[in-house]
Amino acid sequence: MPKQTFHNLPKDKREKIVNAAIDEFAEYGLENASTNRIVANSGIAKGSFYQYFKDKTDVFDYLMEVVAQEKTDFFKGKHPPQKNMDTFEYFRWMVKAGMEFNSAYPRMAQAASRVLFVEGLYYGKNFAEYHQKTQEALTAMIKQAMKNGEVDPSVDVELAVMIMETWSNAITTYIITEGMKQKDIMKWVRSAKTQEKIDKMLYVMEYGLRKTESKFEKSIGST
Amino acid sequence: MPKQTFHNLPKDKREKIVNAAIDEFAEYGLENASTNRIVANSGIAKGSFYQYFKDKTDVFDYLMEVVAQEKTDFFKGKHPPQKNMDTFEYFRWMVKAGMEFNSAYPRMAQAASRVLFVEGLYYGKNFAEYHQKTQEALTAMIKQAMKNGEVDPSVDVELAVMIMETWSNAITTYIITEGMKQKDIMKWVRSAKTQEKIDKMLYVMEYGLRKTESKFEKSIGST
DNA sequence: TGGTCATGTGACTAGCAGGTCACATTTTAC
DNA sequence: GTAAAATGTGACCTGCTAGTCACATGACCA
Repeated sequence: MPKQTFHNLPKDKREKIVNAAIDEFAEYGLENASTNRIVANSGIAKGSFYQYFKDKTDVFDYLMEVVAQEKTDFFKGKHPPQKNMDTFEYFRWMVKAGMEFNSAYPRMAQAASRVLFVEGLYYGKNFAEYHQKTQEALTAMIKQAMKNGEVDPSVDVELAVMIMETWSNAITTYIITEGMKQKDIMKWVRSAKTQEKIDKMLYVMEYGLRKTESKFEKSIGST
Repeated sequence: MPKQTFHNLPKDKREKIVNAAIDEFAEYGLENASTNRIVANSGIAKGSFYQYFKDKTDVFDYLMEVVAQEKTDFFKGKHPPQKNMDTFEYFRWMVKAGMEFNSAYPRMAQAASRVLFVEGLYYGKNFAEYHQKTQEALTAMIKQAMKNGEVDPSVDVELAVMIMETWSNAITTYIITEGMKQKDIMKWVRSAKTQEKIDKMLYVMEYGLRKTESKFEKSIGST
């Protein structure tokens, strides 16, 4: 975590450093991020950087805290739309709120997803933590769905969680990589076409999850 | 592509270099791979390396050719199990054959998946090529499935392809990262537990895809 | 044997990385 | 005011990288 000297800094200077770091991680990931570039882009001296942070992973850890905080605030701002949502509706809402967040803070999202999903898969550590939290949340969710009778109790919980996580991650990656190609990400994310695509994907998932275990009979076809 | 000098090399020397390169890419990806380490581990001089290859991406391109060749041979070896498979059975067979390949050549698979999926997502090029090929194959497959009446014709083809690709990639990543933790990957992949897990995932996908479009009525529950 | 051409080699260059540290500057305390 | 403590700074160190090149070694042929 950053040293006290960093927290003592005036707000605008802190923000300049944070923004430079976000851009750096978004562009190069954690492994290939250059502290030299970060200091150059934030207009501070090399020595100062090491007076604020232990090293670049220290900056990154701090960034992840900032992202978590921003995300929490963002989600709180989005009033949970209805009272009586079933679990899948709630999941769909969550995924979409996540999409909104990612398009509202694209660089931040890109930096986080890049390091966590992409490098994290191989270097562990940060990813493992994130992964565990997600799994716990989704496990609680799917168990609730079973109690509510929305999911067949014979469905493998671990499996359902894996499926939901895979989709959630796939969508995040999709939004971030595709979204980068758009000139107005927010507009693109909110477009009917994008929303419909996401909806459909989640419906396929939902339809598959609701009841699956029983191998299901052949010849269900559309006829 | 490698220069003639490389192809003139005795087989064992060529293999030593290729193996060192595979290990390097598997461990560090393309971006962070070190030619210094590759030459050190293959017991050749730095200068020789540059007499065989243009640079490290040249080695990588060659490796991908080797992998493609090995994979083709591997798939040919696996006799297509039955004559009258429906499309989903065929897809399941393909995914499983892919898993077998990945566990038979784990380092190769790790190197390829790491560079293509992980770095490729951001650096494009190699990934784009692979991506397009996969999409074409899957598109043909899903269209066939519609003709056969196995998939509702109202299902969005592009969407179905995306879903199949996502799952195929997710499973590959899962096998490679989880498999690395096992002492005997092949045994782990072939274990009933692993196979069952994959089966279930694919069944969820299949069940979701067979018929989805029609929003589907609420209250399908298991009651 | 001597000559020619292909191949092997590792010291060397230039550039960038992370990190340090002696010193300059500013802020605070008295 | 003056002393002390905190903060700012960039030249410098070591270690890595990709890539080059003058030279050594080997293979082939007359």
